[in-house]
Amino acid sequence: MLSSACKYAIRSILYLAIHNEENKRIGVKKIAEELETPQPFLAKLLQQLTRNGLVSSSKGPTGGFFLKEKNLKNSVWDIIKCIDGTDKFEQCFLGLSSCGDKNPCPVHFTVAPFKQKILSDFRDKTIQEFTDEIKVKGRHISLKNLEV
Amino acid sequence: MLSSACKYAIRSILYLAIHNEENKRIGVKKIAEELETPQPFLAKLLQQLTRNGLVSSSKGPTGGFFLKEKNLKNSVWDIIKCIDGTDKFEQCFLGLSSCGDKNPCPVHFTVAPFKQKILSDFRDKTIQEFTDEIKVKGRHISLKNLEV
DNA sequence: ATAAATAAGGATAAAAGCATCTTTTTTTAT
DNA sequence: ATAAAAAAAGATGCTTTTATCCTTATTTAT
Repeated sequence: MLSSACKYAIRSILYLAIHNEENKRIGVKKIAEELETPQPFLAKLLQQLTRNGLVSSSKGPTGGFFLKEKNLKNSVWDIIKCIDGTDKFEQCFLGLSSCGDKNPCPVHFTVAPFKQKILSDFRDKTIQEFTDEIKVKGRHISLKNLEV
Repeated sequence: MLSSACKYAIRSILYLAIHNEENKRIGVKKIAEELETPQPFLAKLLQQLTRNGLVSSSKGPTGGFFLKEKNLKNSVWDIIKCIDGTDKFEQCFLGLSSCGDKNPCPVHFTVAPFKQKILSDFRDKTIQEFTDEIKVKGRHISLKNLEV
């Protein structure tokens, strides 16, 4: 569904959001260790996310990645758009460009409601809202820390 | 979600099912043209499907692919198992091996019901049943023939 | 028998995704 | 000023997926 890249990206941003504190920066190394993801690959992803305004960064010692207020207002959908693009979600499950409600493929009505639901969940909920829920309900984003 | 290979495979089998007639064989060339898929690639897929008992074939002039009664009793899920494997459906949306109802990732409960529904639809409905529905309700599997 | 049509099988190639390594730039602390 | 730490950027390599090509085996029709 999502590429590895995109999964890493989402988890990274949620990680940054959960551990967000005034003037605190977190380096790639730390993030990669905590999430158990390949470090240099994650570094590239964070670069890309930074370029696109989804995370913030500062260089030099004590530097690292963090989220500004503005970054927290983005959605998971924004991350997906940035890394994978949204084609996979918009395309027909069987790859037919002409598939739609009026002209459905055999699995269209099985898959359509699903897509709708996922889309709205991911589009309408901000990273901040996700994070609040994570803190209340105790979700996990790493294999290392099973509780947040 | 599905690989191109798997999409081609599903569409091919539905195509064969829709056009299934006593003693009628359809060649790769015809199938590839009708479904607008790359021919040699599709040939490989049909080989694989044949080896695994999902479609039947015969060589020589007037030879080609077709579905036996037994083939029609398979499900879309069987095709997916054969071509892609089921990992993608069973894995966590964020790639976390420990994710589950008891230990959910942040998007687990958004995605879980969806997976459940798709799984059951694809597992419980035979190709024959799919085909009957297609014939009644008029679904399409190609860009060329928008009605069946 | 022979030729033609077709699937099967094997080798190869191109593209995308995943990942790493090395160098450069910036910034902080001393 | 200098050294160290960190992100940014660029180059490269591996693996998987997608796709093609060529040869072989089989079967049918003549």
